[in-house]
Amino acid sequence: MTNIRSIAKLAGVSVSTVSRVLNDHPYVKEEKRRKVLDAVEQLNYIKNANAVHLSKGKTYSIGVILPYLNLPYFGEILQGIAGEALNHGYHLQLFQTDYDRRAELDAFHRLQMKEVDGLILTSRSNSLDVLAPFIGSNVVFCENVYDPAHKKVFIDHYKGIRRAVEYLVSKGHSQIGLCLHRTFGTNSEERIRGFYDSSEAAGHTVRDEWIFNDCYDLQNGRDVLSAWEQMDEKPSALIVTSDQVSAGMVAEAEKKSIRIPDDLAIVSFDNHPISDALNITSFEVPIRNVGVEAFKLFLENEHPEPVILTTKMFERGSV
Amino acid sequence: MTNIRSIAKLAGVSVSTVSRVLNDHPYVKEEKRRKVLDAVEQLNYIKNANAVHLSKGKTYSIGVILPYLNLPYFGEILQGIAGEALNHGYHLQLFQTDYDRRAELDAFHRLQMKEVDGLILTSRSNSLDVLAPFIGSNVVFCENVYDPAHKKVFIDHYKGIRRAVEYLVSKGHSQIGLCLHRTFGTNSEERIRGFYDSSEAAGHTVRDEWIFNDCYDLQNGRDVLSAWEQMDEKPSALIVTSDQVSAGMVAEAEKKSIRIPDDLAIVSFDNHPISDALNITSFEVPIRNVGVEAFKLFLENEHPEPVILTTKMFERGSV
DNA sequence: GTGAAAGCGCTAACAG
DNA sequence: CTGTTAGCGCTTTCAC
Repeated sequence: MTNIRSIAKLAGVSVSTVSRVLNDHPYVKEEKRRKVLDAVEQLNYIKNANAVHLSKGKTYSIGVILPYLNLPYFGEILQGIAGEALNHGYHLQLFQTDYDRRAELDAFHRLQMKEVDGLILTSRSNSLDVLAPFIGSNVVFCENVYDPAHKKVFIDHYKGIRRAVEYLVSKGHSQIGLCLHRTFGTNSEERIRGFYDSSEAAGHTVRDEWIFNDCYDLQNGRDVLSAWEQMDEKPSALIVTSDQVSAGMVAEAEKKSIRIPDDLAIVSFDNHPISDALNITSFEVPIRNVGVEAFKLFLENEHPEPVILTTKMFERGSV
Repeated sequence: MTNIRSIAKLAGVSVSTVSRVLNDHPYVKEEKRRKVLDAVEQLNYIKNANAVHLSKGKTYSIGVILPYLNLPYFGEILQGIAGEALNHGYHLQLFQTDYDRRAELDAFHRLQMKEVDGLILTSRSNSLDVLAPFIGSNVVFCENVYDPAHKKVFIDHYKGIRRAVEYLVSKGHSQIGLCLHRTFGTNSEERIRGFYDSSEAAGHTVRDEWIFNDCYDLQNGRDVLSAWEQMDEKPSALIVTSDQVSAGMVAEAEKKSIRIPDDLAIVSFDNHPISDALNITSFEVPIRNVGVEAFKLFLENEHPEPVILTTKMFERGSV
């Protein structure tokens, strides 16, 4: 175990001088600095990060809570966080939850144990009441939590869905369905609210059986299309909150010779490359930026203003 | 700062007794155990992970090195690692490299600093010579590195490509191209070797201009298809090492009214849901298992046998 | 400029 | 069963 003490001895200085050299502190005579660096070289010394963490009470690492790792959505947000974290010398610790509340709580426990300096919740499973005792300025939400003291960055899903509905209405649709990840969680609730409000504004009544949920991936999209096909009264258009799901629908429609958009129009969200490839009209959702902003918020200590990002439609052939 | 000492005082016992209770060690009188737990409760005590890490010389966390986070391939492998790690009480630390050698070396530096207990390389940028000094039994490769001392788990890409070629040959193709992620790296080299060997076995000569690389995502696939279209002499079939890329090709073909498989046959790899959705013949590549096995290898200390996983074809309509 | 020494908070060997 | 004590390795105040 070659530690700071052994190099101090070899260099003929005190441990504090070694520490100063190692951390680029000023006020060290060039001569001693050299001796220290030589000793470091000679003994092949490597700093022990855990000792530093303990001593400083910081780890320069941040935890990211997410349900799944194999969905593009979370890949993108992670990419955003990772890039920004790297720029600031931080590392990422991953807490995959599978939407399991206990796994999520475990992450907060790690935060309390100072294993990470902060936490970014890309998606949440526990109620805010449950989490409340653990939330401080080192926790960032990717949703519009109400407490103004909480740091948050989110997409304006309400407006996004409203615009999607309005667009479909402008194209003559009056029978519109919705396809969601889930029905709970702030982001989903905002989408649903947007859907109801804009439907009402257009004079439509929302049909509950036209709201599909648990839609995450391609296969889910294919299943929804099959379900749609079986319906007696079908919506003429579907708003789908994920390109993966839309892609599954389009692919399945192709197989079943269902015409998009003639038989069924689709407005999607994400604007991932696949929507362009499959000619699906999609709202760009800057999730990568959500990641970037989330990390910035974590660092920010002056005025944690909520960051609100907006969606933007890319018109293609699915409507 | 409520620490082990303060709860020892409040409970009227020694710090070691507290430590024993906290770590479920045997031989603690029930009465003292209660007192300790009461004190813990009362003072709202939470263990400091960094102190534990320092004291034990372990962090129970493992680093994962990967180039990108927003590709399904790495999402899947991560998912595999994460699940297995969780089962064993380990955490994941992410080292995203963008294929930057220095970022990769930084991860090894962290290993030396004991910030993580081990490292899994899902993809590698530096030469093995450069990494050699840092490789021990706590490093796992996801490729067939030659050194028998290294822990490794990998897909038999050589055989996979050979079978893909043989399948195409059996379908009457003699003009076969290849579409790769990159040309360097063990996995890619194995694929290329398989391609050359099986082409030779079939009596074909390989045309260099029919080998495309830098193909990672949908857009790359679309570009390749456009390039293919422009060629004077076109291959009649393409082996594509990623479903994402194949999907891009199929989508672009649809737009250009190029018929798959009549104008161009495609054999893909991954067997992700998208290949099923788009009716693409694809070899299942068990990357998720690569992640699972990688973590198991990390834990394994007796006989680190290399783990070799194989691909399996799912015949669909793209050939 | 530099060193001594007091932490940071926990673990574990050892003695009883 | 339980307490004492010596680490784990680094940072940082304070005094010279």
